[in-house]
Amino acid sequence: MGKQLKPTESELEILQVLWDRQKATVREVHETLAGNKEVGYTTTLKLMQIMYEKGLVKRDDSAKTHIYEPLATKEKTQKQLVSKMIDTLFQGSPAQLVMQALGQHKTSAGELEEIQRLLDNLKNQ
Amino acid sequence: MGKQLKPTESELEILQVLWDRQKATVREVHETLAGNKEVGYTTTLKLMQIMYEKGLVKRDDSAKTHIYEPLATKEKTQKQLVSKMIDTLFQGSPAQLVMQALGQHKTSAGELEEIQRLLDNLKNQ
DNA sequence: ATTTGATTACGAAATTAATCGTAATATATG
DNA sequence: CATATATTACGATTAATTTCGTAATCAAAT
Repeated sequence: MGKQLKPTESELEILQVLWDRQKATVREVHETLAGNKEVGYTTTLKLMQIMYEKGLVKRDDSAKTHIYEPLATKEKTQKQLVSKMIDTLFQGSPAQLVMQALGQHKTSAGELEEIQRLLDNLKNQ
Repeated sequence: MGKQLKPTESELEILQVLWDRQKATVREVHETLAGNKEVGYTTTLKLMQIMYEKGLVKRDDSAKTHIYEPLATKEKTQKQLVSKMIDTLFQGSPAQLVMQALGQHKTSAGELEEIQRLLDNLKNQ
């Protein structure tokens, strides 16, 4: 299991779409991205080809129109980037990151409950 | 108050050192960085000059050896990067980031207590 | 004053990331 | 089959980041 390369900003945007849909063509990914920002079709295509070379996605190229799927999972990628952030920005303390995140963002009662349950679990160990 | 530019990876490493020390010379920052990785002195110098141009740091250049101080505060920078991460990687849900951070990292009982207190505050609002 | 050592300034090269134009290829339609 | 349409392949360009060599400048020591 070779260590996963860190996706770039643009690659992350593409992974988002693939995580949402499980599979998608370049066109589908592109349409989604183009909803948010100005970008050319071949740019998206090229990025997805690069991601394929890097092993971030796999693809079925048996038909003319290739179908892409994520290989980097959302969970692993989140873990990778959160860990890096904790190391480089929060002195290695996950708690500090948590405080920062909860401190400045609106969080619904339901979400607070969910966090509470997780917290209870962690405390009983 | 012009919006703060996002520091790059390398700039972040330098900010870390400045946040720790309040002030530092290029040499001091460089020695610290060189403890962790291979890097030339003029590389560090150049980066700090660029950071000065971007307004990430200020400096006292009244003496031959310039003294640098951070302008980007640790808190603002954390907030900026955490917000971005929540948006791009956690569907805008801080709670999801919190779960991820707490889920896979060791957290001391004391830290859990601190988070509990914050959580209690948030719940009573 | 001259030399030595350290620092800053400057510019350019090297690297990585992002963009897109054009050509080649395949599919579908008439 | 011929044409139109969509897709992929490829290469080049641009932009951003990182790196560092060399020269200029300054201060300290002799």
